[in-house]
Amino acid sequence: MSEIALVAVHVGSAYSADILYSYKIPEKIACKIGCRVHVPFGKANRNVIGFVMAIEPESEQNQDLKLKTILSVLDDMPVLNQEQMQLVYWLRENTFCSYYDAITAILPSAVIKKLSHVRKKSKSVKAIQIQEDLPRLILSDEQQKAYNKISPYLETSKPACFLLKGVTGSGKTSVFEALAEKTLALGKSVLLLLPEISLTPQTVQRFQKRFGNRVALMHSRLSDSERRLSYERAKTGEADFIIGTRSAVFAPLQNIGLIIMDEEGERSYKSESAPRYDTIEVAKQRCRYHGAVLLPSSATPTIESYYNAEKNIYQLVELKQRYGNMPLPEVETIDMKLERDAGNFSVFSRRLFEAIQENLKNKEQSILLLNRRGYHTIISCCICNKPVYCENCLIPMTWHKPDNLLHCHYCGYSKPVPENCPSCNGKKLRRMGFGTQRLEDELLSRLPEARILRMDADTTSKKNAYEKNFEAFRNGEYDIMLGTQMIGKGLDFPNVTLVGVVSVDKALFSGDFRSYERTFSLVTQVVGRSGRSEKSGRAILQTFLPEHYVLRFSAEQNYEAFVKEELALRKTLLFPPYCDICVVNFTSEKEDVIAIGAQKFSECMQEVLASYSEKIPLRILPPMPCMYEKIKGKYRWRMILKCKNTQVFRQFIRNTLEKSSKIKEIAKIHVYVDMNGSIGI
DNA sequence: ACTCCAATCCAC
DNA sequence: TGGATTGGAGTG
Repeated sequence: MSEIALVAVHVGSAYSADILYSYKIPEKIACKIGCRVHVPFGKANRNVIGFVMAIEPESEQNQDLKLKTILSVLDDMPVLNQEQMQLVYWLRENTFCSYYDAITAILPSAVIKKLSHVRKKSKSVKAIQIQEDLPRLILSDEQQKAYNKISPYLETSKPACFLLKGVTGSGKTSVFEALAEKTLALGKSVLLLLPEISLTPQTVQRFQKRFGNRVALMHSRLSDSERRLSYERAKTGEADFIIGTRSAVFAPLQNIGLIIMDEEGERSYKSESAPRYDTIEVAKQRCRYHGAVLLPSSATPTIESYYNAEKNIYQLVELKQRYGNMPLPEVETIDMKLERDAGNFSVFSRRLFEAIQENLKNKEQSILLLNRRGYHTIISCCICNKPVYCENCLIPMTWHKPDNLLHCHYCGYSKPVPENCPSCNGKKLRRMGFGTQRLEDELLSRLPEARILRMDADTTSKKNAYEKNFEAFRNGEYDIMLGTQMIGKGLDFPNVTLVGVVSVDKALFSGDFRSYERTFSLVTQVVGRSGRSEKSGRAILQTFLPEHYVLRFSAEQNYEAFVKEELALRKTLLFPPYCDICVVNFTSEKEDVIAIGAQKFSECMQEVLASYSEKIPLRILPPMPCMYEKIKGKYRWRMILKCKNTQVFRQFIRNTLEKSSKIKEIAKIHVYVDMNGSIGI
């Protein structure tokens, strides 16, 4: 009596093809659930790798099928443990991905492809000197209170979630450190998630110094072998403290006691490619499995998290005092319309420019935020007013001064500035708008003595560029640091006493319902960079919309008032947390094919919905082109569903996907679903 | 009656 | 996804 293995293999994007395939297990060959196998696949019987997801006895049902036989089993011991198997099923159900997509998120590619044998011990990790002054960690009263509230839950094996809301500079890291230490002392492991590791080298070093070789890093900038090493160290328990970015949420730790998510609302926590998971949802799943404590933390928690805290789903823990009891900087709002009226057309208001000059005189540092890179942000025609678009993307291109080329920030394509307007052949093109490059130029010409550091995607592409630049700024090698949102994070800069928000107005209208909370968060973060040591700081916020509630409450640093207003808006317009947002995305290289495919999909969805007898709470918006209709040569449409993310709803979506993939107009286009992701762009 | 290539089909 | 199959256009 032979047994049948149900195998997940790497098949294409067709939803109907993503099933478990049955294979006979050869006699006398040991094959466990979670092991990798080679199986013959397709008409040509090509040899592909697969994962055994289940084993069942031979039955009449599967005897009817002419089953093929497994060629070989690659592992003695399962590569996927019980928890990882559950995560595969969970990811597939919740992010509408394939089995194989789920597995690639959970296992590093080096583990999938290569032999399972563990590396040789001799090539061990560089020993890190643990600092001897470990009892030295002294918490402030407030930090101690936060610690006292959370730490008893580490001893239980019940899952719990605390939301740590701490103003910038309140020393959240010290609380993390104390909780991590306690967790490790209890013999449990710790997972610390950060939005971007190279922006926070200080935090990483601090934990490495304290916990030495127990710490392993996991992030996208590791090489395959480094990644594999960290993976194995976590799996064997040699490392029981993992620090990493989004993908580290899958670190194969045993007996997790604590998962910390720093800066919980950051976009990088949401995966934008399959599997399109939200890190906090995976973390919750793992905390349920391990009976662990989840600790999302931020100065400006997401609206959804704060709402959960209000509903007592999360327990709120607050840190209201800054380190050394420094007050948050005063924020002065400048109405740029009045500047224009007064004849000042520069990016700098008179007030901000004076403040920069003053700081320069006093040998104190300044930080300037402008959320747009490039020089001129737009080149448009004086006659037809159309901007010069990227040929692949239907997105206005940005002129960069260093190479005198137009760049597309979405696909990376660049080209020289055309002589005539590509739309109407008009001969006059005008350059408008301000990017970080132009800001730098303007500063250089008006303040030639100032030493200026520009930080944006163009200046930080090299490895370790962030660290080096931040370090140099911290050491006083520059007077002014200007840049895009990346300057909101990073090191502590004790000598910064002025933060100027040159402009964030555009960020408010990205088309995403989260753009308000993101802008609020960005302003809060960057303003909090000012006055971190003995010297008190100040901040200047320039805007054309001073009456807008996001900017008003940003300037007041009044998070509670912002949340109240934002919740009211979300309730009126029906957005999370009052519903879930499920976006069905369509892409295709052909403009006509996508319109028809999206329409057919919508019809198919209605048919599937009609087949359900129970009522599914759902509001379906018709398919529409995305705000940027074409990116990287692909046309993009989407339809938005306002729903409740329940098991029935997810099943309804999967049924729709399976059914629709058999309709030929829909099979021609690429369809994917994103739950509670971004709906901008 | 033949080739060639792109669209389509299908996988245990 | 990738290879096998199919069918329509083009060729002699």
